[in-house]
Amino acid sequence: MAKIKASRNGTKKDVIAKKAAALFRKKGFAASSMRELGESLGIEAPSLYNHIGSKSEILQIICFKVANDFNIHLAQVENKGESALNKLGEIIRFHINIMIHSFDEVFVANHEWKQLQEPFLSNFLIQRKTYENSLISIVSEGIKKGDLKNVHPYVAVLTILSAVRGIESWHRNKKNISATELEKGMIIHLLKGLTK
Amino acid sequence: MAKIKASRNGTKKDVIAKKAAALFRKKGFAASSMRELGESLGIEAPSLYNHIGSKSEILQIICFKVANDFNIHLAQVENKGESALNKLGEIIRFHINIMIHSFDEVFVANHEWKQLQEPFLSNFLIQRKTYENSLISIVSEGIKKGDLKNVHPYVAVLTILSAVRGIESWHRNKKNISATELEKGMIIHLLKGLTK
DNA sequence: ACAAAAAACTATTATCCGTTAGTTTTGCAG
DNA sequence: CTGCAAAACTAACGGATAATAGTTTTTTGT
Repeated sequence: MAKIKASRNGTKKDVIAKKAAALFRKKGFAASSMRELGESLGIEAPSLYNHIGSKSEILQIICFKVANDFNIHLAQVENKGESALNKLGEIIRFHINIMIHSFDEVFVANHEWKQLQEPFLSNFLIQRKTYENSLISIVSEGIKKGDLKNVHPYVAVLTILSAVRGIESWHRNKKNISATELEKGMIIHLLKGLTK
Repeated sequence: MAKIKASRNGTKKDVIAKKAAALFRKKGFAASSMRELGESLGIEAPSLYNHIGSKSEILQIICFKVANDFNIHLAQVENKGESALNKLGEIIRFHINIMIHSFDEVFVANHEWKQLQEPFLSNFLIQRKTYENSLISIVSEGIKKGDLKNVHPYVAVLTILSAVRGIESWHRNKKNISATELEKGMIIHLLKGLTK
């Protein structure tokens, strides 16, 4: 009965993707049904197919939107000509911020990309690998210029990416610590360590 | 036709749980069917029910086995009376090692615990929270004794736990770096930082 | 106000799922 | 050998799933 409002936020497809991201995060992609998604939007399941082609397409939209956001930001950082340490700091800050205002989407992209169908699955993995390699280059460059310790670049990037991804589980404890506190603390920890 | 061999590795239930962990890791719990699990064991799906009560029970076995392993190790570390830095180092090492020899199980426990049914879901979450709180205590103690920087204990623990969990995605690149290299590098990074 | 387009609805289909029931085969103990 | 328990098999059920077809309602543009 009630139509999906194509609000100022975006097209109807966007509204569906937004609600789907919230549902997929809570229950997982495979465990979420189109009936549930319809219900959360106030319409019947088959009505969804007036706007999207398949359940799988919704997951594609979510995952590639997130991947694109990260790629665009990385390109900006790379062109700034800052030091490696500043670049890494800015990347960590971006990860934290995007986790705050696009929590559901980033979570789904991180956890449910396996459920993508080919050729989207391969494409997504390539983009991830490329992003990771760019970060490795930043670290390597920083070591060469003497800005960073002589660490193994891959290990450093893995550690950083894993740590920022873990902000997922902070979201639940929002009351106990603010976003800026978390951001500051994690950057210090990752860049300057724990030892006194 | 072929019976499941109750090998020296453990009971038939254990063999099923092992294969299920591999399947659930690759495809996700909800996206894995009992028919697929049966096939990977060389038997028909209904035959599984001679050994296990339900699909959900398999997930319970996997998750609580992992939780128990971590709890036992933590208790050992806590009773050793080492410094906070040494305790944390040993915990990080344990996470890395268990990720190597029980990769599928740890991965499933980390990613699929949401699919547990009550009261197992609540119980699992309480155990996780308790584990996390114990680590926070170790960090707090280390700060009080002057061994560690005056960081926010929760942020430090979140960063460490997230980073070691990320070893998941290293597993794919085994060729490029050895386990000991990874272990050493990550411990240095997490405890001593990246800055020169 | 009215026609056309967009988007909702109902009814239905084929498929797959976890699980049960009942039966047959297997393998070990006596 | 033989008998019995363990564990495999086949057949099937009820329910849920994604998706399609066809129809009706709602919104939009002139």
